[in-house]
This record gives sequence, C-alpha cells and structure tokens, in this order.
Amino acid sequence: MKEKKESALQETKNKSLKNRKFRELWNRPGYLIRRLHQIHLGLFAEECRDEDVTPVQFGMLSVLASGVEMDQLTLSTSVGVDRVSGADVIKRLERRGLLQRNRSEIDRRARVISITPQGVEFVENVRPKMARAQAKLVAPLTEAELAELERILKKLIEANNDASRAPLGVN
Amino acid sequence: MKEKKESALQETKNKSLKNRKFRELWNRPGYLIRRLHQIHLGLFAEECRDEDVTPVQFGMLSVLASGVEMDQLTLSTSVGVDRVSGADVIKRLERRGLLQRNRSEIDRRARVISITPQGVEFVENVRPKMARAQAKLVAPLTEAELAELERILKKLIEANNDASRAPLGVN
DNA sequence: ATAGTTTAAGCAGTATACTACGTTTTGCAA
DNA sequence: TTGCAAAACGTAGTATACTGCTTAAACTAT
Repeated sequence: MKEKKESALQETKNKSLKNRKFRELWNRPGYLIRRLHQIHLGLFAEECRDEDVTPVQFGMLSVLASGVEMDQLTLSTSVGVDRVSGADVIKRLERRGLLQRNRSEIDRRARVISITPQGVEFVENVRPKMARAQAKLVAPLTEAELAELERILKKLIEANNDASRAPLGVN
Repeated sequence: MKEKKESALQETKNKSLKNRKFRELWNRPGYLIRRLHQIHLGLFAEECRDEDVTPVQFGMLSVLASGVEMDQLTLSTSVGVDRVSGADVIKRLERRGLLQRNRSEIDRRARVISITPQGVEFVENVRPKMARAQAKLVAPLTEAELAELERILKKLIEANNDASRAPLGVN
C-alpha cells in the first residue's frame, strides 16, 4: 500500500531545482509550514487520542493551570487565537467541565474564565503526552538544528506578529 | 491601541528560560509552527483580498495550471490535504468556474479535474501576489537563515510524512 | 464466473480560525 | 450629564481539515 505510487514527495522535490523561486509548492515557505503544522496536529492527536484534546485546548488549559483567571479575549490572545475561535474552544472545554465561565462583578460585559479541579487533573495527565508529541515532531533534528529552528521561528513570529490576524499581546 | 497592554509576546519569552522543556507555550515547536502558519494565512489573505483566494485554493489551481488532469484524491494529496478537505476546496473552485469536474470514462467512480481558461488567467493574476506573501513572510531572514529554515522544514516533513493525517504521495 | 477486497466519492459530524455585524456595558469628554 | 467611542461578548457565515460511515465501481483470486 505504501509503495503503490511513485512518491509525490520525491517528485516535487526533484522538480524544485530548475524552477523560479516559489514556483513549486515545495519551494513555498508557507506550504512547508502548513504541512508541518498538519504533521504536528497528527502527532498530537495520536498521543492524546484517549483524552480527545487538541493543541489549542491544551494550550488554554495549561495557561489557566496555575489558577489565574482572565477574560475570554485575554485568554484567547495568550494562546494566539482570535476572540471568536477562543470562545468556541472555551465553550467546548466548559461543556466537559474542565473550566468555568462566570460573569465578572467588576465589568459586567466580561466573562471570567477559571480552571476546575478536573481541569487541573486533566492538564497533569495530558502534559507528558503533549511533550511526547513535541519531542516526536523534532526528533529528526540534531540539538543544534532544533535550536536554530526555534531561533528562526521566533524571529519570524516576532517580526510578523502584526501580520497575523490574531496578533499576540497587542489587543 | 498597539501599546495598550504589556506585550504578552515579550512576557512569554522572558519566562521561558527558567522552565522545563516544552513547559511554556513559547518553547513548544508545535505552537511556534501554528503561529507562523496563522501569520502566513494573514499575509496571503491581505495580498489576495481582491481575489478572495486561499493558499490551498491557489495551490490546487497552480498544480492544474499546466493543463494536467487528475482525480480528486491525486489532486488533494499533491497539495497536501486529505480527500474530504480537497473535495470541499474543489467544490468551491468549481462554483467559481475556475476548474471542471467530469466523470472519468475509464473509471466511472472517479471525477477528473481540469482547469478552465478562467482558471488559467486567475493563476497568472494571483501568482505575483502569492510570491509577495511568501517574500514578506521570510523577509526578516538573511539568505542563509532562509536556506537553513527550508532545509530543516523539509527534513522534518520528509521524516514525519507518515505522521500527518494527509500524508503526501503515499496513497 | 463470482465472491471478497480495495478504491473513489459522497455525506454527516466536529474542531480550528477567521470576517462581519449587532448588543450591552463601560468610560471619557464636551 | 449626556452623548459618543470603545470594549467584551454573541451570532451568523465561511474556509480548512479532519474522522467515520456508506455507496458504487473496479479489481483479484479462487
């Protein structure tokens, strides 16, 4: 099954040399990043298939795990998603009893989000699985390559932060 | 507006040193990749806001642009999405008259996808905008850094290809 | 030849990730 | 103080990206 067709991977790679910049998919940084993002989602899902949790869901819970409380927008931006996506994730986590949504006494527009005891336990259970997914993702790299990758990714994110439709830490 | 709050970006970064591997969002490669993916989507959307097209849509059309025909699964895997997501994208591109879906004469289960003249024109119009989005994304990097980033991303994608839920070129 | 497997698609359901628009509350300034 | 801008949230709509189930056609092996 795995050998049935010629590898499109190899095919795309070989063509890449003789073409103009960005002409082939394989030469588009955006394409490479999207593929790696999908791979990470796959690895994470595989590690956490018993708990049925996603990277963004775990990201939110791990932000709240220390017991801090915050409104939906602050929570959303702190994990790098927009307000509406964040509210969606929060809704699902609330349904599973992993966090609470309460009206703020100070600002009656806001909803204050806090983790539940079940949420704390959940984070502790899932944390090693998350770490395994991260480790598998970067397992093919040497220490030096990993350090370089992280440095370059951080540089790109910092420089382009405003370009994202969910900029981190500015609204 | 941009200065209103303390930068969560900077905050997260500073905390990162004194914590265990992967403990903080900022130290999770998967998180960095997701953020950069979002940034690319934002840059692409900004460049192509007149044409209302996404990277995956453009990817499909640019694969077809030379006039080749293929079934939905082959097309989907060649741009790195699964069969169902691909069919969804194809449906929308067909609705806009940029490609055609015809039943195969040889295999009556299959739908043969081919680009239309409007599709070809569309690709030519959008290609420079796609290239600008790619260029902006990696603009903060030196030539050497870009080369290293691409090398590492390709290495990770090749090594982890099967881990993706839409592996490229194997089915 | 036919029975069983595989393959290409379709359909339903779910999660992330947005835009656009509307509502209520807050806060500032004339 | 009132009047208006901004903020927090909600709702609706759209696109990507899957899983799981089903149907119909094609293939394979006996």
